[in-house]
Amino acid sequence: MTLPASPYVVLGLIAKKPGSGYDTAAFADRSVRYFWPISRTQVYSELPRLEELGWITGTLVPQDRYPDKRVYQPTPTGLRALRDWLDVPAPRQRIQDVVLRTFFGAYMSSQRLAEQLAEYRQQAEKLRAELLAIVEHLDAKGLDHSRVLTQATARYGVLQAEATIAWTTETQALLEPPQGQAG
Amino acid sequence: MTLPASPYVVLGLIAKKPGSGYDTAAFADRSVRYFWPISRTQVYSELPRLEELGWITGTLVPQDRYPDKRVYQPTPTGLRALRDWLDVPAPRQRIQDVVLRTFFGAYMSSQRLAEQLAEYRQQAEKLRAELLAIVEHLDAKGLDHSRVLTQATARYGVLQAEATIAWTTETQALLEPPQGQAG
DNA sequence: GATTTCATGTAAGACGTTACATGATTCA
DNA sequence: TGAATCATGTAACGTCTTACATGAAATC
Repeated sequence: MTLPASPYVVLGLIAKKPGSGYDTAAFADRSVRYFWPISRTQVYSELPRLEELGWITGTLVPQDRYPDKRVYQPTPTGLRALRDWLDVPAPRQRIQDVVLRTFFGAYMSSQRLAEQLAEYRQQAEKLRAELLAIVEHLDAKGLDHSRVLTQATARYGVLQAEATIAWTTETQALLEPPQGQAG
Repeated sequence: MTLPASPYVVLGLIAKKPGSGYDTAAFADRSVRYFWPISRTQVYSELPRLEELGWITGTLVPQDRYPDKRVYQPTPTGLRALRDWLDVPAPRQRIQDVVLRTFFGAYMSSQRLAEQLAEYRQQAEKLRAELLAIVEHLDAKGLDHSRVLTQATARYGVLQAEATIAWTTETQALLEPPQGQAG
């Protein structure tokens, strides 16, 4: 039984900020949404599942002005499951997977995060080369209107890859042990 | 009845290069895959649907060495449906939607493509500002290990947005009517 | 007074992925 | 001779989205 990323995203959010389904969805919407969109109903459907796994526990909190809510917090088992999942690179590691791990970086080994950043940076460099080859190939064939546009889409990939390379580089620097300045 | 993007992607690929399901999946894998991944089985499942809509027609081609195949090509109705769909911005226009329209740009009005590029560029600029605000907000709160990593994920969005802005700018330039050089 | 927002969820169904299936051909 | 690839699909299933549902509070 291997879970998709979404339950771990919800688990991680609950770990960072315990709360109700509504709270967690709102939190997602101002944090991971930018690189990992997750809908409110998706959050709701993951919660019972995580509770059955024993990774979070919910407590019913009665309210006057609003419907009663169920507030969740992570269990020690849940935190371990989160860490284990974060430490292992995603099956088909995409940039979002690495960004997600960076966001939950406090729950994982810095060593592992650094490794994943390095690995993805290489992937991005390879991708960039691949796309540049496509751009040149189209140049060689001659650029009519249609090919100009096709080439533009390849250029999109190139710029994308370059942004990714720049980001992994600057993020790797953050993880490096601070260099003591000798006097 | 409103269709998702996938059937239109398959329709567009068939328009660009008529062929079998296998051919189309292979074509997708060396073109739109970079910004719009679509699986082989997904392609297969869209084909009968597109044929029922009268947007493509399939002809059985018997083969000796391999299983018989069904080769598809677009109908005039299909090409009109494709154009109509491309001309209207996606409900929640994401960058991929615009890249997709650029890829199929030969089937749509250049005017409309230019509009969508301009619109998305503005979106990206707004997003960049939003993310920069988050970066600064975290600076103001003080940067512990966890916040440094959270900030890094916001930085990812910033670099991403900047790449997008750069791409829309350079692609817009391609669509501008060539300036005649007087002299 | 009507509409929007807050706060909480449930239910249905489309979408897309992973696994299964087949048989010939080429490569090691 | 065995494994991998080509070429064609089908079937099952889980994920995720869209629509539905409720009622109080705030806003216009």
